[in-house]
Amino acid sequence: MTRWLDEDEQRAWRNFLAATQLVNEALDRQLQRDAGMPHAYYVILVALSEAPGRAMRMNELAARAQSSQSRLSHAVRRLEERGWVRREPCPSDRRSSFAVLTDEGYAVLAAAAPGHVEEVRRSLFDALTPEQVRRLDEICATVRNTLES
Amino acid sequence: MTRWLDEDEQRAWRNFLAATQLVNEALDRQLQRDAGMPHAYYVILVALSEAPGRAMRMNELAARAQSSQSRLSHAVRRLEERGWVRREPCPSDRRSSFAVLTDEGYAVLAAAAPGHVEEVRRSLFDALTPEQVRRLDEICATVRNTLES
DNA sequence: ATCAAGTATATGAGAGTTCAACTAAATTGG
DNA sequence: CCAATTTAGTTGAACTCTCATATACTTGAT
Repeated sequence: MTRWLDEDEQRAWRNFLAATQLVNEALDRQLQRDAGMPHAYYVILVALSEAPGRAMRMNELAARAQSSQSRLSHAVRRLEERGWVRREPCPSDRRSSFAVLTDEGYAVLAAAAPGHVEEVRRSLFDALTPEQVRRLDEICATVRNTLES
Repeated sequence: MTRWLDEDEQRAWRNFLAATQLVNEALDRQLQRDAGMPHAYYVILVALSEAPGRAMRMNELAARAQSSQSRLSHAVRRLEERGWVRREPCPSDRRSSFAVLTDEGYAVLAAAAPGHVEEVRRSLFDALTPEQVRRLDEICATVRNTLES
């Protein structure tokens, strides 16, 4: 017995899909155009920049950057080729390795950040009232908690 | 002068990214696992199934399915290979062509729909109150209007 | 000390997306 | 009525992601 979506749910669902896709595409386009990287790479660089020593173990980085391990591994290889990240062996666990943000990577991130924040505002926050932002946060936090457990 | 995100905005933004990505990944995984197609293809099939004659011109279909023309063109080629969609020339405009949902495509969609709806509920609606669904709809509609104009 | 199971990461193949051409047909404006 | 522009759609290359698999190391139990 399938519980189909009623009219309100249908509308909410389609608006949700459309809005989230539009935001994500806007982010990707802006970053690709102005910084030559997809949003997923930007998130990785941000996570590293916030970590002590600008370094994280791959599995922690994957969790922080919302990435599968495989995706992260491919991404870090490509970031390494660009000289924005380097890998270092982990002394305490030889299976593991660190990804470290290079100075060049940090500089690229710092250069990309203002345009990115601009785009985040343009595509999401500027359209919403503070009250709506608060509600959106609450809703997203709930969904996140549900799906992460 | 960059207007950086304040603490609340930062939190809302990261929850938004995490939640929307989790929902999208859940959708894609479920459909790939149970119906052998990505969510983008499902959306195309749904759009066609709702059109008169189960047919749409490519550019209308692209708009309806939130797809670029190039992406749609590639997707329809693959859907055609699977026998789920076929193309027909448009008599009134010879540049244009129709994509038509085949009976087999319709059957595949009908078979996939219940599991998909289940996943939509599981990953989004079940966690939210009706009030939150209303608010989410309102927020997404606003964002959508902003970004589509 | 050894072996099984689990963990951390890497890799290759296959699939989907993007971007920049490119073709072809329709429309517009002298 | 013709040239310029716009519109519809396709295509190939480059890129990213996913999935399954492989490798190397660690841990825990015997």
